[in-house]
Amino acid sequence: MDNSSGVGVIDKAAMVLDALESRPASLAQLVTATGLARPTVHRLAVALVHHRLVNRDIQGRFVLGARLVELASAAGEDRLTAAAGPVLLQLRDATGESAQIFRRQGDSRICVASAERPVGLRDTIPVGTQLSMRGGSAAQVLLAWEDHDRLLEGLTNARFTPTVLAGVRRRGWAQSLGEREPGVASVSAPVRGPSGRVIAALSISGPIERLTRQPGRLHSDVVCNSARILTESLRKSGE
Amino acid sequence: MDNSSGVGVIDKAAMVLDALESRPASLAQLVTATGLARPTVHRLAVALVHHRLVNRDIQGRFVLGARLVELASAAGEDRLTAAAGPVLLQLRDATGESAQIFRRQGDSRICVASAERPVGLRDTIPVGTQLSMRGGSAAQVLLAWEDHDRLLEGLTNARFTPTVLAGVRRRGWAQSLGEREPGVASVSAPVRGPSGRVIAALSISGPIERLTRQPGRLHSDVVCNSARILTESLRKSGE
DNA sequence: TATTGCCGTCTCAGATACTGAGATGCAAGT
DNA sequence: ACTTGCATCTCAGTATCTGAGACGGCAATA
Repeated sequence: MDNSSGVGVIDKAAMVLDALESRPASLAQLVTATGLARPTVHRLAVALVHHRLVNRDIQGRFVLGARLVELASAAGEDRLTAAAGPVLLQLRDATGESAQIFRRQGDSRICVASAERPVGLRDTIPVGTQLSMRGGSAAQVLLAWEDHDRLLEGLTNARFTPTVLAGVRRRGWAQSLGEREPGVASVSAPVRGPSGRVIAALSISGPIERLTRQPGRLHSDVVCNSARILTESLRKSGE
Repeated sequence: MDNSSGVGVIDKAAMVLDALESRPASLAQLVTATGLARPTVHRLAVALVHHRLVNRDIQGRFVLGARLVELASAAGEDRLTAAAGPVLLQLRDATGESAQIFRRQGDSRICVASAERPVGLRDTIPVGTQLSMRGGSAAQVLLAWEDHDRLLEGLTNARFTPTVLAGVRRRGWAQSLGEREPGVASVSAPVRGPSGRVIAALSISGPIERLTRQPGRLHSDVVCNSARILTESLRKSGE
């Protein structure tokens, strides 16, 4: 396999990171693992420490750094939003309502991607918007598949009950009427990561006048189907 | 702030990764964001793509790559095992039994750190050992705090029931007698990540003769306390 | 106590890998 | 058809990187 990218320093830095993937290592161990000259490894490793891609533990060993976790989190977000784009557009066009993706962040949920209905009466939630976990069909979905303790903790200030969340799990979707904002109805379904864990909620939202008082009856099939497509897409792109 | 590590190419590559943290970017956007010459950015970005630290999306934009997720996962593992070391030694000495940390991996649990009782009759589980999720106090802990669906799925082949897992959640610990191996007893408690989610199980194990048929009565306090200390240590080191 | 070996860190002469101006090709816009 | 902007490639020049060797510290051994 051709391991040369055309930039030697980056090739060598990648070798150092690869060597640290299995376990923390002393300078001597890195020299052995990479086959590079000792001062070269030292200089590269210290440079990676400077950028927090590598760290030193209390014994002075080199260890993978926190910056990797930060960048990986951003990479995960990129993959979700990239995969969500076409699915949101399709869902918006199929239902005629605005569609969004929410992720949980402590006591809030964040809109990380959206596709707006372009004309007429519509619900607008810009990317980055931070909403409460107290109400809304997305909050129900993000809570329904938490572990037992976190589910109970999340219900502390919520407008819905364990019975409601049991129904969400049974049906595989949630609906809400005026929970976040009077006059707005919504339907949400879970998006799962490769491990099966719920990582986001896929939603549509719009005026009650159009979505009726039974928005789930109208749209749960297409929302669930879209969430399944997105889940599948993430599983495939994860290899 | 001094942004120079002493290795110019690594400094520039770090600038490219930093620029991609907020969103995917075209070459032109990277040139603007980094202030570097276009062919330089092109060459570095392509080299990072070669090592999978960066990827190209379908529009040709550069985006953070899957290798970052892999390395971050390893980094997280490093932090857990680093923090666990002293806690395992303390627990081993306090109880006189071997102590381990397990993480869930699909239908298995993996021993990621351990401290063995040095002499006499003892339970040995080398790091890397892959055990079943069907039985054992660690399996109970790793399952008790899963979301409802994954909990039920996990019980499919398990020797314990939802009632048993409800007891684990109520008490905050699990015990087992001969579930993994005849003659071996164990006690486990949950280790939580900064978000409160259970990420690992802290366990002690040894012969039933010494641990009795009520190992939890003997040791649950010290195991739970050690798990709390480890949880706190991870929260602090995650700043 | 003295010696030895290994480790991490630093220096710096020399080599070469990296840089970036400029060229090329392509697609989009007018 | 022409222009503009972008991505990609080339290559002469040089600034950066390399690694042999030196140095200091520490642990192990005699």
